Amino acid sequence: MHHSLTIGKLAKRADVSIDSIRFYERLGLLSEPMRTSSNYRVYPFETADRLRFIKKAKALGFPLKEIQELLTLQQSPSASRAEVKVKTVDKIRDIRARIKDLRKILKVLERLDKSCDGQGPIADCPILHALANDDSHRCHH
Amino acid sequence: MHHSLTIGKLAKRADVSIDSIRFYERLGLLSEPMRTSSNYRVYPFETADRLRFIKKAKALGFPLKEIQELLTLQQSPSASRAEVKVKTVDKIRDIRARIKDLRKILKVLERLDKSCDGQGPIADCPILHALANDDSHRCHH
DNA sequence: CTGCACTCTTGACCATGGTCCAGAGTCAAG
DNA sequence: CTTGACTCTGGACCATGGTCAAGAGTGCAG
Repeated sequence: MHHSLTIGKLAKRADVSIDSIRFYERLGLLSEPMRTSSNYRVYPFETADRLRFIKKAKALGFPLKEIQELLTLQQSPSASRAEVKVKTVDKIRDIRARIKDLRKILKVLERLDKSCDGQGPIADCPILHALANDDSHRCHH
Repeated sequence: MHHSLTIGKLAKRADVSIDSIRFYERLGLLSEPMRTSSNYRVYPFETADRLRFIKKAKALGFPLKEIQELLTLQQSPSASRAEVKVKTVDKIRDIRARIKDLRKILKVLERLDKSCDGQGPIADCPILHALANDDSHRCHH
């Protein structure tokens, strides 16, 4: 066929694994494709775009569940851009919060690192000592 | 007993679940405790400190496998502080890299967000359009 | 002695995002 | 026609960090 792809060709085109494609189908991120008479899945070329959409959204930190919602919105003529924007803004908040948490952790680790010159035996190692007894490194989250 | 704890008391003291304690035991983060004649686990009070150590290290982003290594180091008289410092420095690098990745993602999302005023129908939504067609938001990692 | 709370073991199950395998069927080149 | 590559289904398995349930035994208060 000139206008369709087997699952293997699709996987190559979109640079994902065959297993992932079937996995996304099970989760509902891809609708069930047409089948040949021998029950092979047959995909239109557009499905490769859909897979690339999924890859990009994944790279932006959207979990598959949210990506499915985005794809559903995308195909819903009654949906508004506002709904997409809300998801984007939520994700921005989420990423900012994660960065904030990691920076707190980083500060503590840097302080622990500075507290130890790396010399001497494990006994009274200031880092382990801090983890065992000291509350000053608490991360409030 | 005045010098020992059942698993339930230990869980309360360290503020973790009973199941987690048994889980950590299976993973080797806690050594197998003594047993009463009726096969109940009996813990010395120090085990609560060990559990708090685990909690703190977890909050600092160490996975359980690395926490186990830290605990093993802690109990190994021949270990050096340098080994602990290496793990700390590695973790600092790891956290910095994660922050860097998230900041890249954040930039892309903020740009997408600015590109859309949230008005109008879903068709030609600039955010979805970018995810579908545009490569400019790629995160190189 | 009864009843409730606690503990025991084994093993299943949760989310997340897949990978891998067996056994069977299909397709195409030589 | 055979061979190798491809696909099908269903289910098991990976890591991570646990949680929950069943069925049996234990400990203590009233």
